[in-house]
Amino acid sequence: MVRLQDVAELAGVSPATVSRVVNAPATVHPDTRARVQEAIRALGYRPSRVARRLRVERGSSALIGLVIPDLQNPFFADLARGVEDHAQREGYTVLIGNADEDAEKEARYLEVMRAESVDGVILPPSHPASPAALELAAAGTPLVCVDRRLAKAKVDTVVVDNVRGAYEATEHLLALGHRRIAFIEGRPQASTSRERLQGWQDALREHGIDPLPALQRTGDSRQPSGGALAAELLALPERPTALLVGNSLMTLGALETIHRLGLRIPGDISIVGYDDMPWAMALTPPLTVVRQPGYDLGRQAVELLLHRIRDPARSTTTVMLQPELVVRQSTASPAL
Amino acid sequence: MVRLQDVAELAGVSPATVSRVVNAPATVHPDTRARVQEAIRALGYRPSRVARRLRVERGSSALIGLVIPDLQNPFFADLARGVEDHAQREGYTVLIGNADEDAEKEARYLEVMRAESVDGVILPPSHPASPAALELAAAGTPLVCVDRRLAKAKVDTVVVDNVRGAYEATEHLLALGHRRIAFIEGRPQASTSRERLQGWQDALREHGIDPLPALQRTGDSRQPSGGALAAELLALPERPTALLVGNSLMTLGALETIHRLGLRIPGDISIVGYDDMPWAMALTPPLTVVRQPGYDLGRQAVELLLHRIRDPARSTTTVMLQPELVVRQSTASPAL
DNA sequence: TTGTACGCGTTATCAC
DNA sequence: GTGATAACGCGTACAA
Repeated sequence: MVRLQDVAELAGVSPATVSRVVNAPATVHPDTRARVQEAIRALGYRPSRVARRLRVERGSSALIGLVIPDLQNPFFADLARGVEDHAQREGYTVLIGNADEDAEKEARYLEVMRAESVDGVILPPSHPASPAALELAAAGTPLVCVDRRLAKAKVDTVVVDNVRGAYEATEHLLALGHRRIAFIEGRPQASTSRERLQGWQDALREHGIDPLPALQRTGDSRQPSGGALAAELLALPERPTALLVGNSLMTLGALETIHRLGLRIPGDISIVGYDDMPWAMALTPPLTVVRQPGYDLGRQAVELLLHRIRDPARSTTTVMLQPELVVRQSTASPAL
Repeated sequence: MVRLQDVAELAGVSPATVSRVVNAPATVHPDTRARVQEAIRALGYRPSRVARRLRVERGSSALIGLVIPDLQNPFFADLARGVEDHAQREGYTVLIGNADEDAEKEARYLEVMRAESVDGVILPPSHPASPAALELAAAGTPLVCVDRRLAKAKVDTVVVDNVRGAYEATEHLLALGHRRIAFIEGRPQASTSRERLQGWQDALREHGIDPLPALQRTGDSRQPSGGALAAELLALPERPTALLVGNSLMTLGALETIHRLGLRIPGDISIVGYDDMPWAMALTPPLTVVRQPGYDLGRQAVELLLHRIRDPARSTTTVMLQPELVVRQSTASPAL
């Protein structure tokens, strides 16, 4: 390993000067600088970010932590990509963890983030009261919650207007003439799930329809649960004529069930999915969805985090992005 | 921040003893140990992994680097998940970078990995001769290539038998009676693309069919290119009766084109995709695909890497996993 | 403008 | 079994 010291010796200067050439080139004489830079190239010197971080006060490790609930969920993959792209553009590297929707794993990763002295952390908390997240924030590590909220904590937050997303989807179905509209909810611990549930209920009530508990099912945000819950709903004596599914993986499960039962979309049943995934257009019929700006969510989270890192005293902000109902062909008026 | 020193003072012992309690508890007297542990809890002490890494010889940073070509490609998301899961289980954290199929970004991330003193790196190289990867390996950093190969380098490698995957898919189509089978290739820089091309050619030739250049198109592994190339192929005077697409995103693009042209699957055209994604079964008709064990690929890569870290002198190994043709309903005999 | 000297938090070595 | 001490690679007062 080539050290600062080695460069200094080759260039015939002190280690301090080499450090300056690396960190504040303007403060060193052009001739010296050139000599040092030459030595750096000759030796292939790479500064150790580890040693640097140990010495320098917080806020310059050029590392940010990202704890993702599920990397295989395409929505979070988009979000991670947004974080990654923007962070990289700003000179930061991302230390990523996969929490697997598990509060314990989440806690473990947040520990690692602290132990690695990251400059800040971006996190969709597994739970609105995630103790690990609260503790991290209390310890003074800059934290941005993204997609999901942390209740009772003053933290920067980037979310999507979930109530509105579900509301508009439901209203779209109501406008088509549906009355029995079922809702499949994701993991209830995630703040997003409850908000979407709220949107569904609000829309129904405003149209004088009671959101029947029988038409509301709660899953775990994964594919199999979407399939199983859709099967339950479609076996109801009074079958719903439309389905709103609160996440993309569960939507896939529901679609499988619908196909398995030989039902036609939208003839027998209309369906609105959550998250506009690349495959939504390739389906037959193309899927009507609530599109969420996953990539932008990640991008904005990085922005908020960097602001916070640069100005810790800054007042906390919440950014709310808008979802968009994309009407395709999986929704139509119900058969009479 | 609570330091080792603080704990030592509270417990009335030397820093060295605290370090022992943390790293080799057996070597310290039970009473002392208890007192120290109590102090650790009382103060909420967390060892700094940064300081530890500075002091300790390579191989114990508990960090491994993973540079992914595209996090939004579900295949790589699976792979990343496999890496992440297994690494975590072994006590390692993953530092992840998104190279965006760009050799320069790849190089930048590999630099960061070195600067962070990771114990090793897992990488699907952007190119079989990626200079950054070769340099990293030459510098002695444990490296495992996954999914894609690095030519002319003695590195541990985990790949899928791509020749065979494409061969079997093509053979399946031949067995159904197809003769004009087109192939849409992914980024030609990736070793996987060339291997799949090879498999397609081999199968055709063995059945006495010339792999016409007109039926072979080269894309960039992204969705739009799949759509555009499918459009070219389907506009041919002698239209192919079957399509083999070398990656999942391009498959989606091709499906869109097929739908847009109003062609029926498999009546007008059969299609085999690469990668068995969650949505493959939700399509109408469900998609015949070559399934790749993305998760296992990641898992095995970690295993190889850890072996290498623990025994640097070990001879290099290559693990080849087998793909699996999953026949669903997007392939059938061609119309006469 | 440049060099000297110290410290960041930890672990390894050597005494005791 | 435990403590003092040096060292890991770098940044930064402070002095020159």
